[in-house]
Amino acid sequence: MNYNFREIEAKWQKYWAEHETFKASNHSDKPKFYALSMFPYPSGAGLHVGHPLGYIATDIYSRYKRHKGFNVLHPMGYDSFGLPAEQYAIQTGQHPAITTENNIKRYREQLDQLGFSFDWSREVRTSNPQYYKWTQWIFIQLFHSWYNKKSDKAEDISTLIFVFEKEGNANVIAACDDDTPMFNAGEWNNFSDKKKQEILLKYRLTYLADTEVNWCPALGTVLANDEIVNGVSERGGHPVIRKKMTQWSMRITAYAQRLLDGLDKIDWPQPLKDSQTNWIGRSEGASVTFNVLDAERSRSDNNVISGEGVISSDSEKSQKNVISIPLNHPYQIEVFTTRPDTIFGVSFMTLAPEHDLVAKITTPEQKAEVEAYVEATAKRSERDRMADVKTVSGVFTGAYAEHPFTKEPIPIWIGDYVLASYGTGAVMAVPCGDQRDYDFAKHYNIPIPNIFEGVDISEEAFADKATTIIANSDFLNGLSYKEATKKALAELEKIGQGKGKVNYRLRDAVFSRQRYWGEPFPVYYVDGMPQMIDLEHLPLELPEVEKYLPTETGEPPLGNATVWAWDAEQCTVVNNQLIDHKTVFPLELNTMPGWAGSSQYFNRYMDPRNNEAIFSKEAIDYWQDVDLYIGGSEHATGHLLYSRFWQKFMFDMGYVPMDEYAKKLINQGMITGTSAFVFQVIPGIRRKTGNGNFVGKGSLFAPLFISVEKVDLLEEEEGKLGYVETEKSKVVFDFIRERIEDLSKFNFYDESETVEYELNFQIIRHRIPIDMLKGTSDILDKTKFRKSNMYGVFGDAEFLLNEEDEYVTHREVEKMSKSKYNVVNPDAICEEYGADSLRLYEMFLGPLEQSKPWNTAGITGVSSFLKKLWKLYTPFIDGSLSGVEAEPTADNLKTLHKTIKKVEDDIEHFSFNTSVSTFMICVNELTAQKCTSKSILEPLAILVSPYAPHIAEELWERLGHTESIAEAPFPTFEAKYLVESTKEYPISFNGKTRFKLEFPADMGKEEIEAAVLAHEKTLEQLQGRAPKKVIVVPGKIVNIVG
RNA sequence: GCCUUGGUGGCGGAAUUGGUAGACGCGCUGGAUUCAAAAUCCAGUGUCUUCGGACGUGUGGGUUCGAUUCCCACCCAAGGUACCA
Repeated sequence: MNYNFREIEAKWQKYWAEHETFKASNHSDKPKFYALSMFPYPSGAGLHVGHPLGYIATDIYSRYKRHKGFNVLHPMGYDSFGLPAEQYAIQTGQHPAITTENNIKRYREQLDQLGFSFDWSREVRTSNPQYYKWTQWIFIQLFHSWYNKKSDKAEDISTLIFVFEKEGNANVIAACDDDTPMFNAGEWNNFSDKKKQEILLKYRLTYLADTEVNWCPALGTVLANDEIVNGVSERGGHPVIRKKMTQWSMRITAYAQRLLDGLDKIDWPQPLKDSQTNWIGRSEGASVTFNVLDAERSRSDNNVISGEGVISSDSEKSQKNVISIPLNHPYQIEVFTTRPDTIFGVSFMTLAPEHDLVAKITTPEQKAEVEAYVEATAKRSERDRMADVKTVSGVFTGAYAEHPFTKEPIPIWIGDYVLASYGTGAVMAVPCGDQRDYDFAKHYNIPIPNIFEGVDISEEAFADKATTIIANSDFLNGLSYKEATKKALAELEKIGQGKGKVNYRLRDAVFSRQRYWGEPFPVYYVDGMPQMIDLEHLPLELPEVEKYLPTETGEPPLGNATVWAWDAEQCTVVNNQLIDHKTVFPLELNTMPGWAGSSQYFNRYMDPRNNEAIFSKEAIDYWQDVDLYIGGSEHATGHLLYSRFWQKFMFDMGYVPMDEYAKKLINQGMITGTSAFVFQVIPGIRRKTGNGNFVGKGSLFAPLFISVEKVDLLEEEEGKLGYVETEKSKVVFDFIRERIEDLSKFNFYDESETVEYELNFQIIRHRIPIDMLKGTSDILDKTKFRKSNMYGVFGDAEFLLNEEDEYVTHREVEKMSKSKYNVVNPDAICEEYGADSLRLYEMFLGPLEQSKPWNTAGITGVSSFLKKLWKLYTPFIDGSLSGVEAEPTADNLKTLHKTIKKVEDDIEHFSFNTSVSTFMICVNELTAQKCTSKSILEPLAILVSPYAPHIAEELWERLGHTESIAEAPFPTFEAKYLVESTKEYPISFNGKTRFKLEFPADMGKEEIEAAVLAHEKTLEQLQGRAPKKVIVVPGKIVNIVG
């Protein structure tokens, strides 16, 4: 009887579902084990082969733990709020709830097909109101809490109000906004209600603040960095600028230190810990305040300022200018520095262009230039500004700050290498000690005073703290980095212009999204101040809207809802027209971000149907925390940091017993796919002279595409947009010229100008779905491509082909992802080879943690392994050996126990790829041994069961069992079957193995040495030379040097 | 740019503590079986070679009796970089 995986897999999937084989109980005498996979976002493309990789690993471990006698919780659910469903809704008008439901159905079918041991009775969906009720609940808890730095935990806001009423906020040490004013009890009690609310917002763990976003005016919406390509929107190519918006934020910074400290307690991969550590970015240093000099005064003094805005290096003159006329300092600049010891090396200051002070201190002469620069910076993304270290740019504001000690004026510049969101958005520039400052100073001809003893700074800055000895620095002269830092801090504190400070790179997390498909905030506004809706009225469900786009006035999509106001008396959602700001109030229009729903889902699985609480105390006390969490490392600083933050908050509030929710975490590597790209040429005209101002005219013609070989022929023209026409590239120019019938469309001459224009073009790269290629080749199926009509404009595409008359695409290895159009779907593979084959093959591909390319071809190897395994059990399958038990041979036992040991070790180390090899070796050996012994084949079925559960169940049944294999005890390894009496030693000369000799396993070092040296092959190798040294490592190797 | 990971045959990968490099599988070559094909089975398969052997784990150095493994410098690829999930 042949191995019929279709029948077998369907049979056991049905059996498991009917018998609820994997349902976990919240009560058990067995030890608990909680194994969790990161839940998927149900996209329209369905699961691809990358998804199950981690799920299979978690499933293997879960099944293994069941064999080992644990009560295993292994749940699955859906992270079902998100952008793609909303994009789809915008395009098609279909409600995201409907598409999401359909997608989930598809995912469920695909997951079921793979034979996972999930407890589906615990499924959660973040977009389900019964689930997001509790997401809203946590938001409210955060709103009603503040962070007390004295007790180092979150506390109820009422404890803070109590202190304010008694003594004001002078003694409160809290995580709060920087601009929180000081007040005493009397002042507090006299504040209006609104004022009190405003002040409390500065303390709450979730609060309203102005934060920067990527604003796309043309689309009227905020874009994710992901949606921006080269500074313009991915959809439509519209400009994007940085803009401030009032949004909800989460005070995660209050937990910065605890998030850092907690990393020591958890068994998570070191690289992941590193990225969280860097993300939090703790640095010790000083906060220093610089006074801005009175603008009138510094401007009128020509001795200080040279024509280009550079301070004269003549210190005597400068000294004279700072004669102590008491100055009124209306503005101050606060900077954070890790090098207070270099304070005398400051020769300028740089503000982020978006810094609040820029507009206030810029002199009229510099105004135009500064404003132009600020505007230009708004167009650049933060990442772009950080990554670009080559170009130095900045503008002098015309204003000066005063050095805290020398009282010399320091020019204040703005530069886009300083980010507003990091530190205070201002730096004291010490060019001799920081390379970026150095480059900036060199570029703008700003003096670079040397404050290091015996260091040459004529070529580059000197940043080595260890060997620093300070010079030219008044009271710091001759001190080391450590001493100088201490002294500088003390002096700064004396004059009230600085103090030691620990700075974190971590920023508070923006929690508002201008989207439809997310959790609504349980918030309404009275007199502009946010009010929370009570738990008993939750969930506050998403309203229906006509369209999912922002409103015409630029409000988020919820602004389109007509029934979206809160009646505070009836406690219901009512029509917007009823808003009177007395009993009916407007509701919040933003929704929560993707990570809201995933920040506590692991705890909700413990008691997912509870409507009274997020989970019962009994459930959380039993399950405690996740024992094994498997998911992608790309979540390192998103989900995995925010969820730790919420867990710590839940811990402070006493809701959960552990302040870290996952003991052990493993990152599965990505499965990479090979994306395909086509190249579109956009014809246009450009000035013949000068910088070649280019105007694209692509929209006038059919879209033109050139094969990848043709792209290689092109040569970009230096200093101009476009390409040089050469012998090689002529073919591309001709291709375009042939298609431009009506030259008048180009309007080569502008009436008002005398400049001439010429034809040229630009190249745009488009990623295309890999199913538009012919088979597995790089060649485009042009008919399919035209038919698909991507972006709605490629229907009549024309192609410049290669010599073989093919259009060849450019291929690139990237992570497999729907958004990259390079996914391979598991359904067809399951259909052809079965789930057990797919499970084995995904594991066989390579180490779980490493990323690896997908190639379906190799699956025949594991598929034939399963056939061989099946064949091994033939006597039991066809009944030819009924009732007769063959005694296992020594070889049988050796093979089995070798396999038990290896497989158990492998599972414990999550090395699943090597266990698959081990199974193959085992089956090959047992087949060669013609093994028919039940006492060998029975334990082998259990060993295989976590990996290939369907076939294992079937074989188990054929061996005569009536219960599922799921909880059969894991076989025990016995070392006695593996004892060897001899050892084959590799004999190497100068480290190279030349031949092998067999010796008894217990032979001593000296005896081995003697035997080897006496051997004829040794003499042959040495050719008369006397060995200088002989190394014998018993049980391992012999090495002869000579 | 910065942080992280990785680089071993034609391909995926193995080598668990510094000790036989290439296990296992794919592919390929030859053979058996077959009217034929599929499937299956058997043998071979790192490169070069004067058939003795020599070389070989991204590149260049170093430590060591011995390095895929440890150290230094560099090159290349992928992931993340704060609103994709």
